[in-house]
Order: sequence, then C-alpha cells, then structure tokens
Amino acid sequence: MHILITPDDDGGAHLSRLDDSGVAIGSPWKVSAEDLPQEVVSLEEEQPRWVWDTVHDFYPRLLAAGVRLARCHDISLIRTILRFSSLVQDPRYADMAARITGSADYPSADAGPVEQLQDSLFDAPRQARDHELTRQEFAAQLAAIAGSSSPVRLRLLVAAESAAGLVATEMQFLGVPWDQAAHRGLLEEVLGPEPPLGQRPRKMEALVAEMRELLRSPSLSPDSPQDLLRALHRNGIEVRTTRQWELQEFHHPVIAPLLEYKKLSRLYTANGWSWLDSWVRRGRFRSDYVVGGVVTGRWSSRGGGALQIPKSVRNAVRALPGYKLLVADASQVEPRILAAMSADQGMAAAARGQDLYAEIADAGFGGSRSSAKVALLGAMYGATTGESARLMPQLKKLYPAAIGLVEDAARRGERGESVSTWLGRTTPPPGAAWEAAQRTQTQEEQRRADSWARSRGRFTRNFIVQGTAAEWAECWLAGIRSRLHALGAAWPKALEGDTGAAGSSSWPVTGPAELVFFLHDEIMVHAPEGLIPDCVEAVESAARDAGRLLFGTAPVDFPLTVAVVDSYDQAK
DNA sequence: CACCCCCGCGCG
DNA sequence: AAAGCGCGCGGGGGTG
Repeated sequence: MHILITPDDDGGAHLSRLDDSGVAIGSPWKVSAEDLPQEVVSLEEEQPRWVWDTVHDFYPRLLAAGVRLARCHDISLIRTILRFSSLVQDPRYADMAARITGSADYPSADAGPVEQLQDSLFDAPRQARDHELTRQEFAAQLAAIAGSSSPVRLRLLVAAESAAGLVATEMQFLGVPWDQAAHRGLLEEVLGPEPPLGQRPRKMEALVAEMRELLRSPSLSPDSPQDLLRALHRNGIEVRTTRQWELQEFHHPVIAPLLEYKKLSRLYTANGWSWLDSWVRRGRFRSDYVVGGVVTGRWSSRGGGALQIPKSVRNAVRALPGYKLLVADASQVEPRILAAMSADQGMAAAARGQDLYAEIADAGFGGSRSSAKVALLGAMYGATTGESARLMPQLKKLYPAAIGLVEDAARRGERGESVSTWLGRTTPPPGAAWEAAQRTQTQEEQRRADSWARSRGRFTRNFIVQGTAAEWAECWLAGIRSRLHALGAAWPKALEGDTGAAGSSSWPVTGPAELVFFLHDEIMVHAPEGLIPDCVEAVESAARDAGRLLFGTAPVDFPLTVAVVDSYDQAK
C-alpha cells in the first residue's frame, strides 16, 4: 500500500491511496495542517509506504509533532538516480525527469491528461493537479524500474536512498550532542581567551609577532598566501605554495611557528567561537544533510561543515548523563567493495579477515602492509606517479579481476562513456567539456583534451567503488534505523516526556536510541547506557545484512570497529 | 557593495 | 603546471 502526500498552499496536504503500480485507489482527500500529524499517525498503522516529492515537505514538522515514519519513496531523490541510470532502458522517464528538473514552470506547464480534473473534485484545482502530476511521476518511476535491466538492484537502491532521506531528516532534527562548555574550554586552552571582535586570539597574535621578527617583515599578514609567499621568498625559503606539507620540507626557524599558526588559525576560523555561536544551540549541533549530494551517491552537508568535524574538537561531542555514544566504523570498505563487485577470488580471500591490507601484504608485498595499502588506494584513485603507480603491476598480477574492473571503468571514462555502481547509479553525462574535447585543432587543445580524458578516467574509476561503498553504507544505515526504531517501540514509555535524564528541559525525547551522525562509512548512535548492548547488536547485524543485500553469498566480510564512549574523541 | 575564483585545509 | 577520488567552508583578492 502506498499513500501519496502532496502539499497545499495553507500548510495542509492532499492524500491518496495508490496501488503497487502507482494507480490511484479512490479519490484524494484533503487534510488541514492542524489535523495532519494525527491523520498520518493513524494511517501509519496500515504500514504504508509514504510517497512524497521530497522528505522536506512534511517530515520535519511531523518529527516536531513526535511522529516517526517507517518507510517512504522519495520521488526527488529517486529522480536523481533514475534519470541517468544505465539500467533504465526506456527513455521516457529520463525525458520526464529532464522536463521537471529543467523547466521552472513545471508542473503547471505540461498538464496534459489531467486537465479534466480542473472543474471537479476539489475546490483548489491547481493543487489537485499537482497531486495528480506527482502521482504520474511516481508511476513513471515504478514503470522505469519494472522495465529496467535489473529491477531487483534498483528497488534496493530506491529503498535505501529513500530511507536515507528519513535518517538525514531525523539526524538534522536531533542534532549531534555538543558540550558547549567543553568546546569553549578547549578553545581557551589552545587559543587563549575569546578575543574582542576584529582581533586575533592571543596565542595567534604572539605567533604573528614571532614570524614578523624572524622574517624581518613587520607588516606580514600570514592569512594572505600572496603576502606570506613574498615574505618567505625574501628570506630564501623557496616554496612554491604555502601549503603545510611543502613548508615542512624546509629548515628555517620560521617554519615551526608558521605551521603552529596555521593550525590555530584553522581551529579559530573553522570551529572557533563564532562557529559555536552559529551552529550549536541548546547542546546540539544541527546541520542540513544532503542525501545524494555527491555525484557518487555519498551525502554532503550544508552548514557548519558537519562532515568535517576535526579530530581536535571531537572531545566536545559528548553523550548526555546516563547515555553513551556508540561509534561504529566500517573498516576498509572500498577495497572490500571492489573485491565483492569484481568477484576477484584472491582479493575476496584477503577481504575475509579483519585486516585486508595485511592479507594483501602477505600475499604479494613481502609483508609490507604500507606498500599494499598505497598500491590498492592508488588503484582505486588512479595514481600515475610515485610508489603507488610503481606497485600497480604487482597488484594487477595478484588480483587481475579486481584491477581489471577499475581499469575498465577508467578506460570508459576516458572515452567519454558512462559507468555505474553495483546498484545502478550512473555517472552524469560528461557535458560541454567532452563536446569541446572532440573538436580539437591546435596542439594545445589536444593536450587539454587528453588531460580532461585522464581526469574523467580517474573519476569513473573511483566512481564505481566510492558509489557502491555509499550504497552499502546506506543499506547499513537503513538497517540500523529500522532496528533502533523497533528497540524504541519495545522500550518502556518511561522516557516519554521525560527530559530529566537529558538534562535539557527544552529538548524533546523522541526515542531512546538515536542515530545522530553518519559520515560515509561511520555512524554514531546516542543511547541510554542500558540499551547499548542491543544497539551494538543492531549495528553489527545491519552490517551483515547490508553485505548480503548487495552481494548475496559473496564471501566478503564487512567488519566494524565499534567503540562505546562518552566523547567522540575516545573512539578510534 | 555583491559576486566569483583561488587557496588552503578539514573530513572520508 | 599538474599532481591519486569525492566533498564544504572561510578568507583573500580581484572584478564590475
């Protein structure tokens, strides 16, 4: 059973029941903004799949009203996947998706078959038409999937991606528990007291004075790469850039304070007092998570640099009293994914244990784990120089199927072709740069075309691995979510309305064990101490399930590193 | 003034 | 110059 829900101008919604092909069962009905949460709760008892254009339309306010939903189909997220997927063979959905994403006046423009609805059924014809057009797109998505070369894979991807939309919204709603006082203490210790507006923190100012002295540049402005570069050159330090790793190569008294300054400056500008004031409220750091925000299918984030929380401030991420943070990290996901997708027997054998790199080192790199790791990362990223490139032939001899798979993906990219992940997410078309590269005349143009092709090859090479790893991670995440949801339902209602344990009276307790963070191959659950063993079991069984869902019986393990801690810095 | 690009660095 | 993949963000500096 599907229930389609679309927005109204007055904050209410239009709802309708749809069958398994997306065909309407009966007529849509209208629900006011006020009645919506209760209506949704009672419909949820039928265990429907909620169908909406985007999770943003309704889910945030449903969460605020204390409503959680089990499953959905997120038309916008699925549009992004299906419009390019090479598994979809009928071009009609891609055309529809192009119209929707490309023209601002859709859906009112291309009404077509629904014109007859105009005069009847509703007092608000335009919204009725929007509801019907949304239904039509949903039906078109189902048809595209059913007619694809692998409905099984696409259905899994659609379920995982839609569940990801729910998790992302829930994580944004909850926020990462953040101890503001601990963060301030840490800043004060490293940078000195919070400076007045327009001034540097004391410890940074002291380093600036020291550098000006050492470089005999009284007006040096270390925040300006140009200015800094000139000052370094005047003192015989012939760096080409002011990057850390390059500065490290030089021996000069100014290097140490300069590197220290850069470190402090980073903390101050990226996660200092103003960051705290902008992004942390009532003990929670909240950010927008953008599911499918990366071409490969990874998430991106908007606001506060949520996916770049530096190690140096992770001590401020703290469980509330009586709670713990469960931090689980999937080890070496990308090489394991490569082993499974390529069905490379040798690499799969190496991927059966806890440390894949060590196994590969023993198999062909004289036991050198670091060599094995550099070689494998180079193979997945497309290294062309240095140690990594030098080790490639040996790696290819050991694992011909695995290395063949990424090399084939690279060749396809170089030719301007597309590649796909295991579940069917496909690279977007190369676009104008590729067209231009086809019409080279001068040598310079040819050189740039070659450079573009190599770059595209590195992208497609990595895309299949990074993208499939993202699919595994979303399946893992969805599995954790549904297990925690079940745990929550079984948990005594004691926590309901109880804000004492949380210590922050204004925070709604919406469930006992919460997914609060996700970072590509790592998750964080915030849960009462007593529930932690169940959460660990949930996280581990979800990882096993994710491997089976994608790769069936393929003999590749996806082991986790699990830590139960009070603050994030204690993990790993 | 807004806008855009580059630089550098944080994360996986 | 470019440089092994994918991101977001803040600051500098130039442009209109």
